[in-house]
Amino acid sequence: MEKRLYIGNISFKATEENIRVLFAEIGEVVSINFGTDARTGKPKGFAFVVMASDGEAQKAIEALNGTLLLGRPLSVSEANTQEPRERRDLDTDSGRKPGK
DNA sequence: GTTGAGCGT
Repeated sequence: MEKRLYIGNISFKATEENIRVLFAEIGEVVSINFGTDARTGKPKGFAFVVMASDGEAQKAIEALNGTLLLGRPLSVSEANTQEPRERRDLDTDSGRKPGK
């Protein structure tokens, strides 16, 4: 059973790879979703990590919660929404024009 | 180019 984790207080210079390495040290990381802005593409400072099991997820919380990353302690906790979200078709939305 | 509680395209 996969468990979704919410990572906060992440440095703006941090990347998805930084989070993946940290969580990979604790358990098996199923997937990682970095909180990047779809408009600017810049990290918002939070991310979602999916662990292979809830046991590893809980362990990762106690192990990685407060871990110093790039000079800032990470805030690891269970995500409020355990439901994954789908990417919006930005390609079809490219037709956004003020209309002259 | 910037900022810092919060739960996403």
